[in-house]
Amino acid sequence: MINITFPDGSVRNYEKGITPYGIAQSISPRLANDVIVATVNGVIYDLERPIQEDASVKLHKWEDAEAKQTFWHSSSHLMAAALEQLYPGIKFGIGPSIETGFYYDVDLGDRNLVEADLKAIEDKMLELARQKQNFVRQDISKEEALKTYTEKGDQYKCELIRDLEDGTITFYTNGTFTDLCRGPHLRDTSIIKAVKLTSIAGAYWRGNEKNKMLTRIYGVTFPQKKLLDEYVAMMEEAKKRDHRKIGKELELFAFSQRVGQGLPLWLPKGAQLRERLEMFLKKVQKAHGYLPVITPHIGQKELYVTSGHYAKYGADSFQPIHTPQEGEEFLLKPMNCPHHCEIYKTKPRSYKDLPLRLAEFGTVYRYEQSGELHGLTRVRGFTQDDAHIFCRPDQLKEEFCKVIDIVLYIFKTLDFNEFIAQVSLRDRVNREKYIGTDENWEKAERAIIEAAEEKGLKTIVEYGEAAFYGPKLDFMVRDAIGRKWQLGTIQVDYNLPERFELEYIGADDKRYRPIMIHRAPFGSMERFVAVLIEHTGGRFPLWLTPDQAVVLPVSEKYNDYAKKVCELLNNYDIRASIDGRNETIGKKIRENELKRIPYLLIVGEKEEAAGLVSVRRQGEGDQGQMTPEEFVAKINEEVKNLIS
RNA sequence: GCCGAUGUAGCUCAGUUGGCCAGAGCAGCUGAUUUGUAAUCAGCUGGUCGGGGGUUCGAAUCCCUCCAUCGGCUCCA
Repeated sequence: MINITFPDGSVRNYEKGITPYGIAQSISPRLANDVIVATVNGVIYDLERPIQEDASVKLHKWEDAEAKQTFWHSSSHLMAAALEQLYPGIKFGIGPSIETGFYYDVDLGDRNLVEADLKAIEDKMLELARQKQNFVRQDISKEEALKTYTEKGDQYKCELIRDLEDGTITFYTNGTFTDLCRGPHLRDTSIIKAVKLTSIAGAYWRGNEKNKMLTRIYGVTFPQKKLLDEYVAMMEEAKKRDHRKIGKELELFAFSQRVGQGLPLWLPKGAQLRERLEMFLKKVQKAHGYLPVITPHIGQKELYVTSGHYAKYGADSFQPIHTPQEGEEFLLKPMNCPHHCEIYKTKPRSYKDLPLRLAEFGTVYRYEQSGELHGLTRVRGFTQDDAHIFCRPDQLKEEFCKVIDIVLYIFKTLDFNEFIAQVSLRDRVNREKYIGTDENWEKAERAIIEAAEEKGLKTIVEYGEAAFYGPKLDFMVRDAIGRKWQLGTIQVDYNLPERFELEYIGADDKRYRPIMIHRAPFGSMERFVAVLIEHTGGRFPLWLTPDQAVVLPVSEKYNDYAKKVCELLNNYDIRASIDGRNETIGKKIRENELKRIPYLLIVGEKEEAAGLVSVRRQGEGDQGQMTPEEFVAKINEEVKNLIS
């Protein structure tokens, strides 16, 4: 007999070799029906995998992430089984579960797969699922495994197996399909009730550009049709918040083929929004001791040779601008730091001058690959809310902590609650792409980790995500459909001070090298505004929105009164305008609601007679009447509460 | 850059297998209406069907090519 401990602390006795499914059955048939996978002593187990010793066990139902991952992983095997039947002889790469759903990379040989083919694959998957195929686990020797796939002619699986250690290799079989797989899997396919293959894409084998591009098929499955319908509806709702769509509707920004791809044009409303964001940050930065600077959009090639950027990115950048004067080469600036280093060097610096914090909304140009461009989140010309802090080693951690404070304050004010703080470190193995000494890297990495800890930030650590000159703390936020984008970033840099030979004179009259912190709380104005649009659905906070209120006369007869009201509001710095068009009040309300203007002020005969306005809150309807002065007080109060 | 898809009026979209002068709604303009909390009515204007080339008696529709956009991959100073 063995003891099984449950999450609530209770213990039950079972025969040695009991399976998680057996345990679930012993509790209730209903549970046995719902359970998908189990955690046994911290390891995820198939339901039919025997337990040989005392263990703590947690049974996972659909609601648990572990269950979903297993469900989707099994679904990718189910899809592979369907593909093998529909397209005999195809070869398989990898087919994992992902955050939502799964994919499988396949080599179709000469065949071509188009979206119209997906329906047939879905149908085949459902057909196979209904056959209630069991997932059977089988331990297999490396030799045997290689033999199987060599006979099958699947070089991808052979390559995977070669990297595995003998004795750890398992196959899983469902129906006629067998796959190299660590598991775990579902008991059988019958609980996969709803299938949606979402897209086809190319993906390089093992993520390497130099390898062959395989066909990746993405899908998602559910244990109930209802859940799939909900998922589809949710995605459709999310797409309505796409910043590219709202940006067009609200006339915030546009692109022009003639100007060039990835080069956004900020329209008047968008420019107002952006300026207000900049003013907000400038105020915060001023309070934190930042000094504004302004630098040109181009710099001599020599500047970037000194910084090391030319060697690293020169070939993949916008190419140098040549002048009539022979031999002169200028680059569009891809970052502001070299310019700021030169500002540092304009005079000798004392240890008493540090930290020196130079801030600039600096517009930079980067030649991003055409396929990577995406609305405002990935562009070729953008403005960083950049600053560089030059400090002494003993000031590093404190300065880093202060920057974290700024980022958190901004996120809090704009209601970005669900961000991910990521510590981006060097790749653990591959280190030739980084510049700088090991010692400095270690110091910098330690400083970041300590500062994040000190600020109580919950961080995740990613290796290989550091910049080539130093480690970073990145703040990521998701867009409407769940893609992660890096917004704020704080980076420690020992390298540029070295390259630019930056110095300060210490108390002992000796020369020392300052440390540099790069930081951008928004990341870039473009990306930040994009994510802000998706988070708010275009309903910007009252203090930030380009138009706070619009006065709607019931008919043209009341345009004069509307004008009086509007002027009064403007005198109190309320951003209001009049919609005095000869349209019905119903239409004007509808259109201004769609423009997401927070307050609609309706004025007609009654309001004019009593000197009032009827207040309608966007999305919430009629709020009753008040005097214009009372409305001003209401707005001011609301704004005060939002940016306190 | 790579794989796949898409591109018709300012916007959202029709346009079957190639066949009169390419359509609708919204927007815009003109006029009527002077309106009470999410679309008043009528008339008019507007398109090199992404660009270029080809096949054909005939191309928005078929082929080639370039451009842009979308979903991924890779990349992201």
